[in-house]
Amino acid sequence: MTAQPVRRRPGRPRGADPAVTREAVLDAAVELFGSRGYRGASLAEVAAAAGLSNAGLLHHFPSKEQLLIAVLQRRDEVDAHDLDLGRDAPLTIWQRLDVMVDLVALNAQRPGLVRLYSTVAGEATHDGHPAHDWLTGHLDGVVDDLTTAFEAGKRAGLVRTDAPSGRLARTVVAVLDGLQVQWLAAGGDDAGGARMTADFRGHVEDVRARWSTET
Amino acid sequence: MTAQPVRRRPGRPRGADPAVTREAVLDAAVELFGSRGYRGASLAEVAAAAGLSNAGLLHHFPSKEQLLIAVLQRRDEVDAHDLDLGRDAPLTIWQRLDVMVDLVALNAQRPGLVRLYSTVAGEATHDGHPAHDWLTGHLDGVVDDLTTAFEAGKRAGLVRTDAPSGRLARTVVAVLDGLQVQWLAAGGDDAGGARMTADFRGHVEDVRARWSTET
DNA sequence: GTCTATACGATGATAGAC
DNA sequence: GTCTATCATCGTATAGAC
Repeated sequence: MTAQPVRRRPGRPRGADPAVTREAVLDAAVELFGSRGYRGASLAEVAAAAGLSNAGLLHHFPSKEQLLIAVLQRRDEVDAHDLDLGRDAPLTIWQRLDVMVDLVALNAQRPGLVRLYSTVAGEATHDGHPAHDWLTGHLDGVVDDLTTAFEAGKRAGLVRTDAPSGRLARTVVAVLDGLQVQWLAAGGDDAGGARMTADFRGHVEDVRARWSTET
Repeated sequence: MTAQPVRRRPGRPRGADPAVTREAVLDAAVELFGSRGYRGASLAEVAAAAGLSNAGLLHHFPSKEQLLIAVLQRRDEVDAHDLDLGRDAPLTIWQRLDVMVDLVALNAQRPGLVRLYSTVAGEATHDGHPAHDWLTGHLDGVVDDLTTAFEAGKRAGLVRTDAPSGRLARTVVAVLDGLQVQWLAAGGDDAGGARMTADFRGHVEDVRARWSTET
């Protein structure tokens, strides 16, 4: 290759606002890690999609691994926001499950974020994966919250006392994750998203029909 | 996992049985694709684990992609064998679900095969992945079979006529896949395997309790 | 049937100019 | 803060000897 004199525009081509650039990188990373997985998407692709160079990206995130962590943390924030966690009055178990149904409906409109989760979850089941700790923490957190809510439901007289709280919690999470994989494999389109939402709602209704103390 | 490291000297080795070598490669590939995913495991690692060189492996499988296909087909064969498919008398839906419970119990003792499935499933949700067609075919096949079995159960008077066959089939598959991911993320050990099996059995019992015509 | 040697591209990350 | 240029490494796959 011929050595050309360095031709370069002085100053800062972009907005140069760190926060803005960071967000652009995170958006691109969600999209690409989502569609190709962490291993399948290259740093260069993410950088190009975010509108900067390979080295430019690494100025904001010291390594690809750190970028993945940031992306996953951001996903948690999005979920937490959508789930309206942190409200003062704790929801009953049935309200909480209804909120999860709403979350599924929301996810059906953003396959990128769902792909990110499902793809990374598949990779991260292995112990050495950079997102392994995040995955276990995420799963344990959701399952524990639901289990606690089922138990609280028993004390509140909403749930049959013989309900297997842990098993029901783990199964609800499994249904959610499993249906997402089926939806994505089938193309992740709107029609499939509607069916996924209906299926999840159906499962929640079945759980309620069997384990609620209500009629 | 190689039972014995084949002592290999340069030059023409003693009579090598193609079928035996092929099996060794497939065993190694299941283990490595399972623990690191298709993208995460290199051809060289598989070759080394199988006791031959990079080029030696490619003599049996023309490309890494072809190797993945062969591995997945073999997984299907193992499953088909374990499920005793192809028997003359078709099983009722409840028998079929009981067989699936047995399959989960079996899977709990071979985390390698389960990792292979879960990891590849995560990757292969994307359209361009070499195993994408296999994944959709696999999911559609299992779901269709179960849906058909539920419908047959209705005609046989075993299942309530208002049961949502498709939704129940998709949910059962989702529970299976989702619980496997949770199990693997938690380490894939025996204790977790037992819980996974019990959870899946519990779900099957719930389905039966709600949608069976029996008591 | 398996080997050694190697081609050749892509990858994640660094150095230093501006 | 972003770039260009470069690096060392590792990826799959091929060629040809034995």
